[in-house]
Amino acid sequence: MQCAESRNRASASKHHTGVNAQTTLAGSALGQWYGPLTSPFLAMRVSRLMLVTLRDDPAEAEIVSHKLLLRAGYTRRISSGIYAYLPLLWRVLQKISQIVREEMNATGALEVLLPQLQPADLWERSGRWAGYTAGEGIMFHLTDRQGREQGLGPTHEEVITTLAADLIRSYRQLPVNLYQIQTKFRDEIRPRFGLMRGREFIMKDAYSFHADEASLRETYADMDGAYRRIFARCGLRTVAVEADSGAIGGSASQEFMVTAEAGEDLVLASADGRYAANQERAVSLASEALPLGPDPCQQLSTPGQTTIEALVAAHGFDPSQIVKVLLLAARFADGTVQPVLVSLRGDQQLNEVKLANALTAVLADHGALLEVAPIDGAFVERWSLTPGAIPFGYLGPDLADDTLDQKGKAPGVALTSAPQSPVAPPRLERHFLRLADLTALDLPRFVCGANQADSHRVGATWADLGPLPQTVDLRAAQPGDRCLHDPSQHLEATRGIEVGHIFQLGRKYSTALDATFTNEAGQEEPLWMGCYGIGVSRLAQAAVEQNHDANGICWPLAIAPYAVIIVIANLNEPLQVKLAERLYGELQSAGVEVMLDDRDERAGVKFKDADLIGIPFRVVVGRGAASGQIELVSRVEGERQDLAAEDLLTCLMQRIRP
RNA sequence: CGGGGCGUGGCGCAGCUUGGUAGCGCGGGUGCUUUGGGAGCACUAGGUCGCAGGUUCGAAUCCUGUCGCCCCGACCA
Repeated sequence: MQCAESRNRASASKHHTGVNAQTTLAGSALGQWYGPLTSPFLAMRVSRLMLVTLRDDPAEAEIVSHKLLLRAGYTRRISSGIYAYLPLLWRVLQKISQIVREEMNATGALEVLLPQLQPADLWERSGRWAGYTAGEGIMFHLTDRQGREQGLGPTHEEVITTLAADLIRSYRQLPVNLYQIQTKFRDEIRPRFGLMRGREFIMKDAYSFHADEASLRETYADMDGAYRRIFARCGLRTVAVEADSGAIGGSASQEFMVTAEAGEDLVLASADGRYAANQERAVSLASEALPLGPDPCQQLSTPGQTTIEALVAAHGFDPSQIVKVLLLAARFADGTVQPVLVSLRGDQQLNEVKLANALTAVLADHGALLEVAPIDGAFVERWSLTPGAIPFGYLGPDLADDTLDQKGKAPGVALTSAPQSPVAPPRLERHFLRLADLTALDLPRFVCGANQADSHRVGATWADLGPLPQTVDLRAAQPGDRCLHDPSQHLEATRGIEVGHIFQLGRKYSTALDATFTNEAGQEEPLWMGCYGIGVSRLAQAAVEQNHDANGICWPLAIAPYAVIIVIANLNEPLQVKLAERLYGELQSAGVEVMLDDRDERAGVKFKDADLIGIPFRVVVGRGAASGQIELVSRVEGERQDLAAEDLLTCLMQRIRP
C-alpha cells in the first residue's frame, strides 16, 4: 500500500511539484476515524505537510506543552476549549489509540462506536439529566425539530447500559467489556491549557458487565494491568492513585496520573510507595491536638477576633485546640436548600469533595447535589432571615436552628428562581444538618464560638453542646501528614495530570436503567458494572508536558508522529538530494515511519524545526553525501553518529526495534 | 458565575495617559548573494485598530454597550 508514494518518489522534482501519496486522501479509505495507521501514512515530505511552525510563543498558551503543540504546528484553537488536530497530531493520536486498542483487545474487550447524540429520556431515567444540563452541568444539549431534547454525550453509561439491557439476557453471556475511542463533549466550566481540558476531546471509554461483584473486581484488576501497560508503552511515567468517584458514582476507583508540574491534581503519596491518592480522596493521620487546660467552660470576650489566626494571636491558643464552624448551604435537584454546619478542628482544612460525597449520601432523597455555597449576608437577605441572627465569626457547633427563622415575607415569595429553570424552585430547610470531622469530635475540650458576637467559649465539651453532630471524614489530607498504613511514613505531594480513571460502578446504572440478566438460579438481577476511561487527546499533551526540552518536544518513540526525519542540508546539492531520496525510499520499504525534509530552507531552519516537532531520530544528509557519509542524531540524547549511508537502516532498526 | 487581564496586517507586540485617520520585529511574495543550527541586501503585498453606538470639526486613543479570548477563583465566615 505504500506503492503510491514509491512511484512518486521517482518523479519528485527538485521543486516538489509531484503529487504525493499523502495528498490522495488515502486515509479516508480507512473507513474508521480512529482506525489503525496503514501504509499510506508511512511517509511524508515536509514540503507537502502544511507545516507552520512559530518562533514566538502564542499569547493564548500558558503551559509549555500547550505552547509547544501550537508552535510546532500540531494544533490550532478553533474556539475556547475546541481544537483542530493537525496532521502530525492526528498521527500521534492514532498511535496512542492503537496502543490502547491493542491492550484493550488483549484483555478480550470488544470495540464499538456509540452515538454521541443521546436522548434526554435516557438521562432522565438514570436521574442525571437535570444535574448534567442545569446550573454547573456540563452537557451540551439541544432540542431537535420534533421538540425532543438531546444531549451531546459527555460519557456513555446511559447508552451502554440501555444496550446491555437489550442484549444481555443470561449470566452465560457474562462478563463482557465494551469500549470505544471517540470524541466526547463536555461544556467545562473553565476549559484550559489547550488539550488538557477541552470541551471536545478524544476519549477511550470502556464499560464492563458482570454477574457478580467478584467478576467485576477481576475485570477491574485486568484494566488496571492494561492501563499500566498502555501508559508504559506510550513512554509515560505515571502513578496510580486512589481516587474519588465523583459524579460518575460507584465505589472503588483509581486514577492514573502523568507526573508533571503543570498537573491540575495534587497527588499525596508515601515514600515507601504503598499509598498514593488524589488529595480529594486521600486519608491520613492528623497531628496530635495540643490538650487544653482543665478549667471549666467559660465565656471569653473576643471582640473582632473572627478568625482562627486572630484568636491564636490574641490568646495564645494552638489552632488544634479550636473547633471552627463553617456554615454552608447545599442545593439539591429537588429544590431543597439544606443549611449545613460543619465542625472542623481549627488547624484542619475542609475537603470539599469529601463534604459533597457526605451530603449526597446523607441526603440521598433530595436527588443530585447541585451546589454547596457559603451562607453569608447575601444568603440571609435572599431568604429573609433575621438580620444579625447568625453571628458570623462566632459560630459554635450548637448554633440554634431558630437562626434560620424567617422574618417578614412568607417563604419563597420573593425568591423563586427563573421561571424557565428546569430545576425545582429552591426551598429552604429550617434546620441545620450538623456534621463534624473526627478530629474535631475527638477533642475532649476545645475553644469554639459562643454563637453571639465578640464572644467565644473556652473549655467547651461536646456534652455541653447538645446532640452530637454526625461524624464524617471531612478533613483534607496535607503533605507532611502521617500515613495510616505506617505512621512513620509521611505524605509527599506531587502534581499530576489525570490521563486514566477506572471505576467499579456497581449496580447504580443497571438498577436505574433496568439492565438485568438471569442468573444461574433463573432469577433476574441487575448487572454489575465497571467503567474505564483514558483521555487520549489529553494524554498526547501530557506526553509533551513530560517530554520536552528547551528546543522543543521530545516524543517517546512509540507515539512520535514519525520515527525518523531525513534532513537534506542543502537542496542545491544534487548528490545530497539523490542520497536523501534513496534513503527515504529504503526506510519506507523497510516499514520505517519516516519524513523527508525537502523544503528549500537553510539547514539551520530545518534542524530547528526537527527539534521543535520532536522526531526521535534525525538523519542529516549533508556534506558527506559525496562520499556516502551521513549523520544520525538522537533527539533526546542529542548524540551524533557519523555513518555510511549503507549502514543507516541496520543502525536505525537496532534503535527503533531493539 | 465572581475577580483580573487582553483584543491593533498571518504570529508576537508598540502606539492609547496628553484625540489630529498606524508603527516595529518575525512571517509572506519577487530578485540577487548566501548555504550544517531560525542568513544578508533590495523591492513588494498585507491592517484602518474585535463589533455597535455615543462624544467631538476629528476617535486605535475618551464614554457606553456588546462579542471573543486568556488567567485566578468559585471552601476556609
